[in-house]
Amino acid sequence: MSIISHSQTNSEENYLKVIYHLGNEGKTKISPTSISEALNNNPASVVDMLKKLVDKKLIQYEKSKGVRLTGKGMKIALLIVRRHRLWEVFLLEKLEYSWDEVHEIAEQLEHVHNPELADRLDKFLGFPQYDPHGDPIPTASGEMADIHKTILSEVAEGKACQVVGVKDTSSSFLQYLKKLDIGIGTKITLVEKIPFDGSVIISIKSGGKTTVSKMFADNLLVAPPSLPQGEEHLHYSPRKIK
Amino acid sequence: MSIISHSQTNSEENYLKVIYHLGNEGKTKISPTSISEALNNNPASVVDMLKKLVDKKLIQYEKSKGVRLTGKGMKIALLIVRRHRLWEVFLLEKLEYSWDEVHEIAEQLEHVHNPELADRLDKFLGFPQYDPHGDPIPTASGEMADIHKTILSEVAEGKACQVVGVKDTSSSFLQYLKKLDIGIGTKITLVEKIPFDGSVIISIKSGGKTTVSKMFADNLLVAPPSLPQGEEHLHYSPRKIK
DNA sequence: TTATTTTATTAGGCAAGGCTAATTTATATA
DNA sequence: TATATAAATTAGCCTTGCCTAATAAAATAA
Ligand SMILES: [Mn+2]
Ligand SMILES: [Mn+2]
Ligand SMILES: [Mn+2]
Ligand SMILES: [Mn+2]
Repeated sequence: MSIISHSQTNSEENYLKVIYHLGNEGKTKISPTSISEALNNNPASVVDMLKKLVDKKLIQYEKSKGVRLTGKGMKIALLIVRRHRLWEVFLLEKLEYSWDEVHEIAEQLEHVHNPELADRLDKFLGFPQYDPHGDPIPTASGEMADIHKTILSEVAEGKACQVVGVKDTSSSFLQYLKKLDIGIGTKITLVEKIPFDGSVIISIKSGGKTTVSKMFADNLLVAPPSLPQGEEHLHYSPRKIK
Repeated sequence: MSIISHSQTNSEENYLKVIYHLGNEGKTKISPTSISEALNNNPASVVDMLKKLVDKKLIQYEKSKGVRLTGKGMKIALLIVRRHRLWEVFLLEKLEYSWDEVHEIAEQLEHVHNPELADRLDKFLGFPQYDPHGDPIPTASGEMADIHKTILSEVAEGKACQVVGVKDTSSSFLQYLKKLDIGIGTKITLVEKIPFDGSVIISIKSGGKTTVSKMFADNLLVAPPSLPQGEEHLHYSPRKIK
């Protein structure tokens, strides 16, 4: 009997992934409503599925007391995340898609089932540690590099930092970043914080000075300036977003 | 309105592909029963689906008179075939899967939807013309290189030829080929045909002499010896099967 | 050309994964 | 604490894609 005894449907995989992400990497209990919001479906549908996942021993779930992954569920969730992020790297590095296009395609590719596929892809890509959005890629055994990242709004005035990822992965945000010529690896200096509304004036290495909103600064993940510029824990060398 | 106005379900795509393959590249009318055999399901299920495909104007179908692709259906079928074969090349060339492993994974990958994906993959792979089984890959505009191939059993005694593909793609056949060290590009000389049962004695360039059954010889596609050894229309250089 | 066999179609159901509306539990508020 | 609100659950339906059994139509054989 292998670790993943019988394989999951796409829908089940999507539930496990969402439970993993919402429950901060699967540790915390979460509610049906939050799941339904993430999956853009109905709480009633969620409750249906939760029962199935309990039967398969992939989650713990007591009525009105929240949901959490079991060990077995966690392993599968990590595998899906691994596949998703590896495919994202492939799409960006090999097929030259841009930062904001890869996620949607990876949503489909992550559900392709084959016991060796993730590992072969991993090898082919040179064992990347981070995906194009700066998120760590779980290893075959389910470990994840931890990443030292803060949000831009917590960087002190006058300090430099380097972009390592985004919190919000919506394409509107990613496209805005593209417009500002900000990508993974971009060096940014936080010039000034405006107390009035939390806006932040930044200086972008390649471009010039710009002002961005608090919402923007809350969603841009950067290597904290105390660390040696983040280069070390980046698989990707600095590059533009296409 | 694009060529493919609303995208198909996996199941619909599989039906279109089967109708394409069984009806010799979509030209001939075929029966519900033959479709059900290919899809390993029930004729009644096939009739259900045929109605849906008629509604979507993807096939022509009159009760008890057989099924044929419309122009629209043909375009989609060719796209699925294109995706399938491109992914097979990727899996073999880049992820180092073997000849007999790629088909099953490509069955899943062919259903990943993204308008640019096939073309980007095509470019990344260097615009291959043939898939690992020697079948031609339709171009973005739906053209296919035609391939001059015969079955081994039609090669004349004493003539040399080169393997370009297989008719039967079952893994039992592919594994047998692997065992005999025969792959795309392998040079074979037909030494003798046994009249009794159609068995064929062949000499394999790399290995020695072997006898294979008529069934074997009927399923191995080779470039006919009159052609300049087939190298020209092969994207792949001769190689072993892993 | 009639009888038999094979193939195709229809009728009626089922499981998965959704939905809406109704109901029950929890939580928050007065 | 009693009440109002919000969240969770259940009940009852729907669509997709499949199935079996019954029926109709074609093809074949007598
Ligand atoms: Mn993603
Ligand atoms: Mn997904
Ligand atoms: Mn194939
Ligand atoms: Mn398929």
